[in-house]
Amino acid sequence: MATVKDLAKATGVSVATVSKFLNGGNVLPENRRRLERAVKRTGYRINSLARGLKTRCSMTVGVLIPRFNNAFYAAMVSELENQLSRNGYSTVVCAYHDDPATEREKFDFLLNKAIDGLIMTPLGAASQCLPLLRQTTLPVVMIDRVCDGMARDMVVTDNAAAAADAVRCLAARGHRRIGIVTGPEGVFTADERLAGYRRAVAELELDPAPELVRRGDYSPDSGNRCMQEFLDLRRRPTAVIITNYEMTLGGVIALENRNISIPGELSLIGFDNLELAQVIRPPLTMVVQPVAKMAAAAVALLRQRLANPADNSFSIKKFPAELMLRDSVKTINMK
Amino acid sequence: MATVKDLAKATGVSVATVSKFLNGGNVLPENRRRLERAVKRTGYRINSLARGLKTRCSMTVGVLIPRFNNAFYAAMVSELENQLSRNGYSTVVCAYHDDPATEREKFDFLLNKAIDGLIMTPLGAASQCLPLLRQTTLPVVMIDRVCDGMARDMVVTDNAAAAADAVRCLAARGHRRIGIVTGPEGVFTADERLAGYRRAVAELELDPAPELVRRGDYSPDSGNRCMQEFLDLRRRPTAVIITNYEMTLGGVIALENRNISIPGELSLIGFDNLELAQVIRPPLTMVVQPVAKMAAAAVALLRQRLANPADNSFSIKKFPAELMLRDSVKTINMK
DNA sequence: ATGAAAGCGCTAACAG
DNA sequence: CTGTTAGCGCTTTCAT
Repeated sequence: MATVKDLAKATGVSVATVSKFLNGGNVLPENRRRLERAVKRTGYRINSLARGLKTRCSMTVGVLIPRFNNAFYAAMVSELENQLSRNGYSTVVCAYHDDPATEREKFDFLLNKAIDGLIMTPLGAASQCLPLLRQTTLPVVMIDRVCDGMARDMVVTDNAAAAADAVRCLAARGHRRIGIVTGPEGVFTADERLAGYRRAVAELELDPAPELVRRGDYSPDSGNRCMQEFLDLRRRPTAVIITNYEMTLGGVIALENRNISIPGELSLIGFDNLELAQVIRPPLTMVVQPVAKMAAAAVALLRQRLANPADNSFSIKKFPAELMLRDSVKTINMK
Repeated sequence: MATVKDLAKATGVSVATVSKFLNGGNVLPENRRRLERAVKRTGYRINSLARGLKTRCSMTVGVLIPRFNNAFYAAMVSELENQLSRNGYSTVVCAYHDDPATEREKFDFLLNKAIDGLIMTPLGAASQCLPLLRQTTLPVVMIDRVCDGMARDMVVTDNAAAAADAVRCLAARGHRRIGIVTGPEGVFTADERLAGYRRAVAELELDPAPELVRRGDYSPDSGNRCMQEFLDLRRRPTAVIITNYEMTLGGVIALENRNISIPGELSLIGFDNLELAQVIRPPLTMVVQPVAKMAAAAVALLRQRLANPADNSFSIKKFPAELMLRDSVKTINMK
């Protein structure tokens, strides 16, 4: 493996000049030519460890997420990696599979890994990495799920408003008995969405029956199960809101299997209008989170902090989700 | 940020002893105690850049895949990250979105990033990173898709056999007009699976009509479209094989929308029995690739090569896919 | 524009 | 078991 010294020797200039050349500084045309040739000939590649040691930055950012096999996080990582690599950063990823111990472990792992910053989706209330997080001076941006009172940059969807909007949309069309499938207790997004639902149900004086609230685990299977439970109720809801992509698809499959027509027999609002959801008939009314914008915002916040480490203020960036109205919602008789 | 020097100063031992302690060597119990305290007190974290510079290894491996928002690759990255982190390696990921230029760019990018090894799924025939790949001495393991004649370790499914098995399974149940939805031309897995299909069709003297072969792009939408094309044929196939997860689900949705019963009117064999596929009724007969085993094999091969760089032999590890027989395949009248 | 030299934080001889 | 020391490859003053 060739080094700057080798290049210096090969071209007759000093290592300082080589370094300058490597970093786009001005060198004599003659030297530039010779250096370019030498680089090509030797297959020289910069040693980013040495550079990082000297410059105290690795041009690498950590990304810590719940899991990869979830369409929303897959989309998010995809966007993050895109944005970051466009800015010259590489992305080192870890998943914690919704396990608090693993979350802490991976967090610690990343802290040892010479990353310039971290973009993470913390577990939520049950997080065990909070003390560590509080200690570290590493720039950290939380995305999608956040922890309160952390004095960190955060990027979130307005989850409560999103769920409330969905309820309002249904109520405006005559629905008074509206079910919701939300995520596990203690998970930030699940709690927020449920709170929004409850607030809207109370405000609009809709049916507040507790049987209308089901908790899944954000998997297709749980969406399927929760939907079946709704269908088995003596008095079915006339509409159901399902709060993530996987559970929405699971719910649709449950309806298909029982030959329940959408929206004929049941109106449906799903979350996250990702690939598969777009090919379902009838087209589903969806709460769409602006994944790409959120990722871009997270990267922007991180870069800003990297550029200005002295700034001890922080921002919370809250994006509205968009309600895409489509055929899976029907107006029913107002009684 | 504390360094070994600080620890040395704080505890009265030398940096060599600190280093030994940090790396699990034997030090006097007394010294160990004091060092542990000092580490805790200062929040010392090793500088992995400095360590890497010295040891010439970064404990980081690159992973280059087509995309994240694909269930198979999501599962693969998930497994890889698991396996790698279990072995102390962190994972830096890049996606190239099936674009040859991006593939090359990201490959080059990773080569500059002080990784100890690379696990990659190359594009296939159209790859532009082959010259670079040929040059580099970096340990590289190819997985899922491979490039021939590269003298590298490779981990693949026996794609041709998998497709041929699916054809045989259907033929044994009386089907003679079997459609296949495969991936884009030039993509390794697509070409292999199609070849296996063709071989089996020829061997068993089934209907070789070219209209029975459709090419999707591995997206749900394309699966939907191809399936509709099959349904619009004057003479429909009696059975269809769909060669990845996303297209399979897209195909199922097309059938639901046209109220075609599975397997009553059409037998179906899909690929990749991932989450969503498991909740569909009737349960789908599936070609299942052993993702976890493949990932484990890739990591094992990489570690082996890392442990023994002198070894200039290489292995190709080919896993059989398993055909999971379920209700979506029906026996029809032999005529 | 170039060069000499110091030093980033760590590990690994080597000597004791 | 411990300490001294050289040096990994690079960037960066500071002169020239």
